Amino acid sequence: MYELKEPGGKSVCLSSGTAGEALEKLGLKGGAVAAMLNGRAVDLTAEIGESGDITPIAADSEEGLDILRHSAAHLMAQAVSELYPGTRYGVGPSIKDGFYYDMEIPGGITEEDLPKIEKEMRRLAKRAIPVERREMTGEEALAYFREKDDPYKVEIISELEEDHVSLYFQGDYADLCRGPHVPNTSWVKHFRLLSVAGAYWRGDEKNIMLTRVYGTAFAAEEALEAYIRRMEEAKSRDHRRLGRELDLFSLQNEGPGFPFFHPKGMVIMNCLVDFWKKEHTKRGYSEIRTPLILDRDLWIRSGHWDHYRENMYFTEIDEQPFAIKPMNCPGGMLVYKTQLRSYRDLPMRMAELGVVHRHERSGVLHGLMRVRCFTQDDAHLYCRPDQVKDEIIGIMKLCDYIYRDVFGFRYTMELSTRPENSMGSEEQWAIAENALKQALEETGSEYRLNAGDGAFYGPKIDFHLEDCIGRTWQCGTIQLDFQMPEKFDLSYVGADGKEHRPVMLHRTVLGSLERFFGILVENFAGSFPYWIAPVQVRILPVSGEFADYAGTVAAELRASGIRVEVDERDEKLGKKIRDAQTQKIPYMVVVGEKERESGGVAPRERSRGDLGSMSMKQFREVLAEEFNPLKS
RNA sequence: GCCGGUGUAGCUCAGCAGGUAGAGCAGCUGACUUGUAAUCAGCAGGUCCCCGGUUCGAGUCCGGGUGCCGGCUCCA
Repeated sequence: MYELKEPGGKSVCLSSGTAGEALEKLGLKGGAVAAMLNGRAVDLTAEIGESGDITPIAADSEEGLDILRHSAAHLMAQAVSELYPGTRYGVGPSIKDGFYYDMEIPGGITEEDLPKIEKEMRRLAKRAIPVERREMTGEEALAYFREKDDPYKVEIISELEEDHVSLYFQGDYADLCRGPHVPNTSWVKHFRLLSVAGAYWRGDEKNIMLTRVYGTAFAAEEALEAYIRRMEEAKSRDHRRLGRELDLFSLQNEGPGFPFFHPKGMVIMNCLVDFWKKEHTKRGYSEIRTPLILDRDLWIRSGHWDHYRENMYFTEIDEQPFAIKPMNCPGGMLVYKTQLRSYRDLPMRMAELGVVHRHERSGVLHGLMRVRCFTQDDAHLYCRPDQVKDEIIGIMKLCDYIYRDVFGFRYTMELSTRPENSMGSEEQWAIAENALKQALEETGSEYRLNAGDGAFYGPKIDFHLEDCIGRTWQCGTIQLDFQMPEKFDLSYVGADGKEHRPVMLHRTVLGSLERFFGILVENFAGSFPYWIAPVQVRILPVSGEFADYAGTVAAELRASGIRVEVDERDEKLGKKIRDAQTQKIPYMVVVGEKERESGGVAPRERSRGDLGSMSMKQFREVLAEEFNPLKS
């Protein structure tokens, strides 16, 4: 006899039966796609073989969706196997918001084939084909997939450590899978295939490229539709689209990956830079500027020639080889070396808004998020070993302040460790990685480990921000570097009068101004906070007759540094409001007969609407109350 | 770089049996003199991404290049 308890306290005794039957007896089966048995996710069809705790996994829970999507991936693979005989299967996991399957489909497919595959999936789903788990030895599984002529599955199985594996069978289709899965294909109802893309087998570009089909599935049709709608809406906040609509920047065929910033975009950029400079001054940073082009020998010395050449642009001056800088550190170090430094000077925080060029492969360019020329809000901190941790913590605090307090963004952190093609000794890397880890732990930060993803000269902590459809982009980074000071023979004179090697930190907060700008656009959907809005106030004269008064009001506001425009067009007020609204201008100021007589204004705020008539003085007070980190 | 898609007016798009291009918005001009999300009318606007080829004839078909979009790999 097995005794199964559910969290509510009810229990049931069974001599045999499945997890699904146990849940049914406990009155918990409704809406469950699988069960959690003693902390292990199992199929509803799994035989109960032990006593303990059981809870249902609801279809609309995070875990349930994961199972549902995984089952949807199998269903898709089954449909493809029916429609395209000879297809071989790579991997087909569930992912955030959906699933995919990588397949080698004879003849390939395009997005036009998706409806056909979806239709086949629905047909198979309707037949309620039982999904059956079978455990077998690795050998048996290998024999099965060899028979099926599926080299990818064979490769995966031969690398598994376990003696036993599980396969899930549905009709003629079977897949290697840990499970759990839904009991039969009819459980997968609310799904949609989304796109086709290429993906290298095992993510390695040396391998064959498989066809990846992306799709998503939900527990209910409404949830699926809501998701599709959300993705549609997200398109309207895409920074590339808003950049054009709000006339902030442009990307042109003549400069792939080299963005053009328009006057309105530059207002935002300049506000951002002003703010950045102020915050850095407060925190004891100084600022430098180093050349865009430097002798190639410098890059050979720094290690960039050996480790980063593929991403660099080169040029010649008087027949001598030069390189366009892809990073600011070597130039920064030359500045450090212009003087003898004392331990009293440390920590030394030298910032640079450095313009770097990197040759990014054509397929990776993406609006302002991934470009070939960008401005890093870089800084290099030179310190004594005992100062490292506090400096790291200081940078983390600065990031948190800017991301969260000033802009209200959510962010995640990652710790990246030693990559393959890197410089330096094991010990140095271990010390550096530990220092970063300690700083993360001391501040109680949550972070993800990204093994082998560090820079070639040191490990790093990265800060990631999200774009409008949930893709994340690295912005801030803190990199610990023992290599460059070595290569460049940096030193400082210690209290003991001897020469010592400083430790160097590379860091950015915004990352690339261009990328941060893109994130800014998407996060605010173009409705920028008042302090960085390209146009803060637009004056709307009710008719041409009030153009003079509108000009007076504009001049008065402009005199106190407010960015003002006047809509002098011969249009109706409704039209002017509509246009100012689509341009997402924070304040519209209506002026007509009443305002001219009283010398006042009738402001309208973009989200609150008409604020009523008021005096100029009152309006200035309204504006003065707007959040503005440039003022404090 | 790789896989798939795509490139027509400033923008969004139509033109999808090969017969020298069309709409809406924006722009310009005029009328209207406007009070809280689109006044009306007229005009102007295009090497149909580039280079080759097929054809009597190519925006349309074919080949190559290039930009862009979605992924993969890479990355701030």
